[in-house]
Amino acid sequence: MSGQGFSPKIEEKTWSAKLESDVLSLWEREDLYSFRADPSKPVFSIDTPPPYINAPIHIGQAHTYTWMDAIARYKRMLGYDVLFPLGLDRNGLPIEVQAEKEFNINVRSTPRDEFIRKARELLDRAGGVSTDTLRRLGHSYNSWQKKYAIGGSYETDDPEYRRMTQETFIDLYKKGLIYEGEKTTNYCPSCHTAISDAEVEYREHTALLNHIEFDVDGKKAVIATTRPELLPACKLVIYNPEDARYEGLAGKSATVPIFGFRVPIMEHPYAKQEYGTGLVMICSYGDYADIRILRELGVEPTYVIDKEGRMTEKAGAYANLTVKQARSKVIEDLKQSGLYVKGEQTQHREPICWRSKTPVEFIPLKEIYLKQVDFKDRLLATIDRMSFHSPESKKILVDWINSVSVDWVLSRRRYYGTEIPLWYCNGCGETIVPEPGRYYMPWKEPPPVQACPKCGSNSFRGEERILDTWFDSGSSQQYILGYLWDKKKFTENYPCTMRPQGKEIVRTWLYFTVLKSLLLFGRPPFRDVWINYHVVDEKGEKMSKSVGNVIDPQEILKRYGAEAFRLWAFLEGNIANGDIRYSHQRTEGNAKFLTKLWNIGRLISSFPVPDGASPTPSEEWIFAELARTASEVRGSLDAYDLNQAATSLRGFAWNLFADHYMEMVKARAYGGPGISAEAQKAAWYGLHHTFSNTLLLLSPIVPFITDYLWRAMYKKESIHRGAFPEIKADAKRLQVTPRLVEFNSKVWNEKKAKGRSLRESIQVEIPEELEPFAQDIRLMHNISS
RNA sequence: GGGCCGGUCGUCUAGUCUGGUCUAGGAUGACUGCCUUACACGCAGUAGGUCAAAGGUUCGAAUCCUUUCCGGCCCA
Repeated sequence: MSGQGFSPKIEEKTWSAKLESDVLSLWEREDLYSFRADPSKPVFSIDTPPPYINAPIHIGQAHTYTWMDAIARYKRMLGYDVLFPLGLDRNGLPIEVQAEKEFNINVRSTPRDEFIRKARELLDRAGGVSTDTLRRLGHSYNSWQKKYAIGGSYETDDPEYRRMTQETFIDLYKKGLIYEGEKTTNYCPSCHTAISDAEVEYREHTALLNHIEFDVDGKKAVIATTRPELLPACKLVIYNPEDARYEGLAGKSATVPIFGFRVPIMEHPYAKQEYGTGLVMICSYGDYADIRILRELGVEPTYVIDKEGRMTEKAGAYANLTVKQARSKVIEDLKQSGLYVKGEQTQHREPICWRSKTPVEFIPLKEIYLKQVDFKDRLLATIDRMSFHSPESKKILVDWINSVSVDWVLSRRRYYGTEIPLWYCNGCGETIVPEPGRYYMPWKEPPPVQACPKCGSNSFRGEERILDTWFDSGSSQQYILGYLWDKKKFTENYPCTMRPQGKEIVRTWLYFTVLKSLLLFGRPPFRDVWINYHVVDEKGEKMSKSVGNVIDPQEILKRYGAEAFRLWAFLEGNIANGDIRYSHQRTEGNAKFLTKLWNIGRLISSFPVPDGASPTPSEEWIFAELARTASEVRGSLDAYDLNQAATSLRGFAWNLFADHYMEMVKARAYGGPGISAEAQKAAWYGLHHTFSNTLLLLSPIVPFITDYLWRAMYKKESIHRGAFPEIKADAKRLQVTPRLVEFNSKVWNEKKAKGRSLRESIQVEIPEELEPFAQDIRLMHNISS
C-alpha cells in the first residue's frame, strides 16, 4: 500500500465561527436539551439565576452561565434527566424606577393599574435583549419558550409564579410565622419603602464631623457628630470608660444646644477616645449603634425624620426641611449662637440602600415580618447539609446567619411586585387570609369571604403593599421543580441538586431560599451550592460604566465567536476561587485550540474508521493516557472545576496526542514499504478511538466544534446524545510517557543544533525502555540505523 | 476594630492540605529557526521566577508556624 489515496474528509483549514449558527439551528430542530420527565432517569436540577431582563447580559453572567451549561451537558452525558431552565427576572425596583423616568411619572401619584401597565410595557420592550447572547453562546437550557411545566422558561413576574409566592406566604402565615409589628425599620427615602437588613450596604465617604458645644452644669462639653440635624432626637451622651478626660462626668446631664432639653451622660465602650472629642451623642436613630445602645437601655426613641426624608414636627423649627437642608440649617444656627466649635473632614461609613444607593434612615413603620431570629441555630444546621463549592464560600453565609438580629421585613410600599394576599375587616380589624390556588390582587379585588367570620361585617380593606422581591426569588428552586403542578414529583426531586450564584447575593438570594425552605419543608433547598466570583478587566479592576472598561460579550461573540468565548471562560481560571480577568489577547490565544482540534480531526478524517484492531505498544500507550485523562476530567467535572477539566483536555489533545502520538503513527497510518496491513489498521484505530473519545470529553466545553466534527466523521446523531466515555486501558504504559517525550525532544533538539530540517535523517540510538516503540520512532524522526 | 480569602516567570496558573520525586511544571506573550504531503491560528527551540518580605521549626520549606506588607471581600 502506498501513501497515496488518503485525503481529509474535511476541506476547510480552520474552524469558523460562521458554522456556529448552522450547528445552533440543528440543535433547535433536534430538540436535544428538553427536560424529558423520564421516570427511569435520575433528575439533576440546576436553579439558574434569572438574569434581569431589562439589561443586556454582562460578561460575568455570560461566563458563569456558560459554566452552568457545561455542567448541564456533562450531567446529561452521565444519564441524568437534567433540569436546566431559563428564568427571566422582571421583578423589583429597577423597573419601577425606570418607568418613572421613561414616562416621567411618579409611582405615588399615578393610578396603580396604569403604573403597572407602563412597567410591563417597558419590560416587554426589553424582550430578547438578554436571551440573544445566551442563545448564541450555545447554552442548553431546556427550553427558550415560556411554559407552565417543568423545564419551561419562566418569568418572575408571571401570575403563575406569583401564585406560588402567595401560596408560600399563606402557608407561612398559617404556621404562625408571619406577623405585623411596628419597629424601627431601615427605610429608603428614595425608594419610599422599608428594606431588609440584607438590602443595606455600606459606603465609605467623607463627611463633615461637627464639633458642637453642649452645656454640662455651666461647663462646656464638646461633642463630635456627622449628623447635627439629629440633635432634637438626642437621647444620651457617652464616653469611653477608659477616657480620663471625662472621668466623673457619668451621672450628670448635658443640655442639648438649640433645643435646650437635658440628656444623661454615661460611660459606654462603644465611644472611641480617638474619634472626635471622645464624647458621642446617641440619637434615635442615626445608625445601628444608636439602635443597639438605646434598645439595650430601653430608651423610648424620638423620630425626627419621616417617610419622605423630611424632618417631623418633633424637630421644631426644622420641621418639613429635608435631612440635608436641616443639617446645614442646624450648623448655621449653631454658628450664630457661638456653639459651633469647628468642622473637620472625616472618613465615615454610612448605610445605604443597595438599589438606589441612598442613605438609609431608621424610622418607625408598621410592617409585615417573617420570623427568622428564632431559627438561627436550625439555619446553621441546615446549611451544614449542603456542600459548598468552593468550601470557603460557606463562611459568607455562616457569618451572615450569625449576624441576623431582626426578623425579615416582608412588606414593601411599591407597586410592581407580588401582592401580599391579605384583607382586613373594617369592622373589627380581623385579618382575612385566602386559600391558596390562585393569584390574588387585594388592592383591586374583593376578599375571598362575603362577611367577616369574626364580626360579620361585609366591609373590607385589601392590603396594598407588595412582598420583598427576595420573597419571590427565595422560592425559585420550588418553582422550577414544579411545585405548582405536581407536588408528588416535587417532593421526590427535592432538594434541588445545585444552586449556582454570585457571592454578592449570598446573604439575600441564597440566605432567603434556605430560610424559606427550612420553614416550609424543614429541609435544605440544595444539595450543592456553587458560588462564583466576578469577571474583572485586564488590570483586575471592576468593570463599570463610569470607568468605561465594560466589555460586552456580544462584542466578543462578534470578534471571535461563541467557542472562543467558551474556551476563554474555561481556560482562564476557576471563578469559584476568585476573580477572572478578561483580555482580548488571551481570548485570541485560547481560541487557537479550536484550529488545532479542527486540524487534528482533519488529518484523522483521511483514514477509515476500523471496528477494532490489535493495538501496538504505541496504541496501548495513548489509550492509557486517554484513560487517565478521562478519569481526571471526570473528577474535575464532578467537583464543578471546569477549568481543570478544560486545561487537562487541551494538554492531552495537543501536547501528547497531536505532538507525540500522531507524529509517531502518521507514517504508519499512511502505510508504505515494510508496514503490515495489520499495523496500519492499528494506527487508524488508535487515531479514531482516541479522537472520538476526546471529542466526547470535550463536548460539554466546546459543544459546537465537537458536534460538527462528530457528525462529519462518526455519526449522524449529535454528539450531545452521547454518553460520557468509560475507557479501560492498562495503566502500565503510563510510566513511559516522560521517557518518550524527553527522547522526542532530544532528537528535535539535535536536528536543530545541526541545522537540519526535521524530516532529514539522523543517527540516534533508541533507549531500551523505548524499544517497543522503535518502529514508530524511527519513522517519525527518520532515524537511520 | 474583628473576620475571611489571596499574593508562584511580563500575564494566567499547577504544585501548598499529606515538607524531600520542585536545580518550581504548564499555558500565553516575547525572541530564534523552520512552510516536515492536518494545522504558520502551525512545528521545534531559547530566554524569563531570590515561590510578597522577615524570622522560626526541620537534616531538608513554595509547602508547616509567627510577624509584617500588599490586594480583594465581608461584618461591626
